[in-house]
Amino acid sequence: MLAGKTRSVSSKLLGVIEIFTASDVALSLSDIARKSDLPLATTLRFVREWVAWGGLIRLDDGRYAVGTRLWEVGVQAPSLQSLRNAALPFLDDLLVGTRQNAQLAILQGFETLYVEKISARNSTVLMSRVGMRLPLHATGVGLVLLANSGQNYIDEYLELPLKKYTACTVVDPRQVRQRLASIRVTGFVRAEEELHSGVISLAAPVHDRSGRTVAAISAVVSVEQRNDRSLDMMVRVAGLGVSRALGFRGSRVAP
Amino acid sequence: MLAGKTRSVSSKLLGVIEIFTASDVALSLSDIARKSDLPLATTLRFVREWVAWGGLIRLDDGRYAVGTRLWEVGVQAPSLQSLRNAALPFLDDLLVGTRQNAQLAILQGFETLYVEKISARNSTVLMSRVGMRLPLHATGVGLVLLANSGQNYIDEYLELPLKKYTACTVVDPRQVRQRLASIRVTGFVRAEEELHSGVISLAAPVHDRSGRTVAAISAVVSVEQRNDRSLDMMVRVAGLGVSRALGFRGSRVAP
DNA sequence: GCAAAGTCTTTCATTCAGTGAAAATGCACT
DNA sequence: AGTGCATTTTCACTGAATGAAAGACTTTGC
Repeated sequence: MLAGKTRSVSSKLLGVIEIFTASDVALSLSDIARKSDLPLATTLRFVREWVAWGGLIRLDDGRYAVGTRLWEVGVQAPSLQSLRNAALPFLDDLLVGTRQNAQLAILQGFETLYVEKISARNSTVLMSRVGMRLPLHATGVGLVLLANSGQNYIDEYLELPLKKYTACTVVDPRQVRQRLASIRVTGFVRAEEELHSGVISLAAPVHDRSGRTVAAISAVVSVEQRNDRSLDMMVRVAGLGVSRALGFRGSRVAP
Repeated sequence: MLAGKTRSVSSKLLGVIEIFTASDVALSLSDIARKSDLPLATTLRFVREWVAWGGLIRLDDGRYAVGTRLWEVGVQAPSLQSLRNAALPFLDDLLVGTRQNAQLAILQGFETLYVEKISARNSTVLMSRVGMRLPLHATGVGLVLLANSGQNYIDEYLELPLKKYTACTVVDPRQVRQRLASIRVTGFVRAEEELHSGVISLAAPVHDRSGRTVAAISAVVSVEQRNDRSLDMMVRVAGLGVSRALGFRGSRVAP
């Protein structure tokens, strides 16, 4: 929030709701005011507008949480709908094939945003969640999305301080660059315990009709499945399947 | 829109985005202004705020469509997250068992809102879509939700003019009431070609920890599967499974 | 049970951001 | 090039927004 800078009512209203993507599930009015950097009375007025519209609900304990209305509008996004519709059958294939987790993610700013996630019963528990953002350099899908981005974008991203989540996280810009180059050639990535111990993320790109990489699809499995190389192929095929469903006519399966 | 009535900036901003739940995927500025009942210049300002925030995107042809930001915030809704996480494995079971469509819906106002939908390859094409609202009386999930609502709510709903979608749609309030009573006893509904010819919707309620009906789960299959009564049981079991995952401890499978 | 602290809600004089008719500009079609 | 329609810009005017402070409510600690 830009203290002292003139802000429109609209931007303040939207700033209030935005708090909920980076916060705990439910927040008190005082919390919201603090995080919004708005006076209490002003915050209350905005929160009341959101509640009236359905974007926030008030819980029994007086805190506020996101309501369903935003989702209802948001899910109309054409890009999301077509991507999700194309990907779901293939995510399901991955679920059946791995008995673990399957995910679909897109690029948002300098992060990866999880758009879909389906998990098998008793699967490895993951940090990621639908609607969650995670860093590009430490996730399979993030690396795929980064590898298929423009050079300027990659340069900018690599100027950010890259956080090391585990001993396995690759954060050296030089090494990241080499890795991205390799991913571009192979069209696939295997990230082993780079965000969280015990899990391996296998990811492949999803291309749209024009050949642009619009998402990444992944299977996230336990390290115990490390030697099962058929999983690699499953993910590749899934990525190509979704791409085809989106109208892509190229070929990127065989490295 | 209340012409001539004083409106807050916030409510007007939210009114603009709301247009997109009831409209075509993409709208021109003039369309938005017309549907919002706002002057062009005012509409432009609001649309620009939404674009700046990510709630709307401008397409190549100059029209506007919903962006991903709303979805990203909206999907944080705790009620949606827990419901979806509980339901997905069971929706998948239904998908595998029916080879058709599985859906999860909630009650919103006087309509049912589809929260999740997964479809098998080559399944019967449905009218419903994630984020879509449909009438309670003509859909399996809607009937289940209605049957498990309070008497006042039912009375109010039945005072609305009920639309007849096909020859099979039940719209006589007296008949609807009897049907709802039956659903409450059996905990299940089978809606045959009431919204759309050729499809049968089998639905069961989803209860939360407190026993309240918070959603309905359904399989929507082709009329050719009419005689497969194992599908009924699948849906019931799925409903109970999701309920259990939500902490429900009652029993409603055996009629 | 009571007092203190913290949180939420209301009030209203002041102000500043919002407004929209009309003009200007842009775009598509014939 | 001309026409019609859509979008963008301008700016005098105004009405909605503001937030400090008081009041009301809730929670916590003794």
